[in-house]
Amino acid sequence: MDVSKEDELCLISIREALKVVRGKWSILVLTLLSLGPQRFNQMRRNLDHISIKSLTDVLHHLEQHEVINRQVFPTRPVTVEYTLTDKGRAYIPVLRELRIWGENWGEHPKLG
Amino acid sequence: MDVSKEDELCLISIREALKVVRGKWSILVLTLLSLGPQRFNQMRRNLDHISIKSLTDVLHHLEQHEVINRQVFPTRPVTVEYTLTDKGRAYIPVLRELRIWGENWGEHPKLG
DNA sequence: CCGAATCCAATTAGATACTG
DNA sequence: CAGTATCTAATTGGATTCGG
Repeated sequence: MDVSKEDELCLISIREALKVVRGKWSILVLTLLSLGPQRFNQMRRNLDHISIKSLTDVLHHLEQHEVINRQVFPTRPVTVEYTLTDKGRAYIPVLRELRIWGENWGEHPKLG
Repeated sequence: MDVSKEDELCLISIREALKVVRGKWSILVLTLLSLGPQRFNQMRRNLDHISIKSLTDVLHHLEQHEVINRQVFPTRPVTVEYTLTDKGRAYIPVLRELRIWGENWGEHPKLG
């Protein structure tokens, strides 16, 4: 074995996390919801070029893993609002660190 | 526009970060290297079921984005060691938060 | 030991049309 | 508005073979 028992636990935890939140869309959806509740087409606009299928797929996945919440309001036409669950809000520190890293090390240097 | 100017900047930073570190393999490779230098086949063993192609692909990608460093030692047979760059080490806080989340909210509950 | 190169399978993403 | 269903395109991943 090349890594210690403790290191192995670290890898396991990361793998666990990646089972739930994986791929760029998941992260971006969670980022958007961390800024406030969003409706379906509202997210489509804010995420720019995501397809209907990709968005529905990732929303289903995140909802099944209880990271986001789907609430239907019986207006006409119907309104559906997505929000973060406790589990989802607990992910915000990850997003925060990721944002910091992107700001400091991303391709586009910050304009002075 | 549905999100504020400030929120838009947040999304942009996240997108920037995702251009460099994306997919489960990148994260796992960085996690492994955050624990110490690693050689090619050593990483293959520690990452369990990653294929040669997937590993070389992700290592190239991360090296091109200056997140990891590749150093060749002229032994026989040759030894190649991968380490984190400054940019890569700056990513460790993201990994740390991700690990914490995985520990607390992953599928396998912590054994009491 | 460290890969490059090739081929093929599987997963993911987009476009489009249609529904309540 | 908020999707479902379907089809196709593109990306990614694995298996294998070969070379320095």
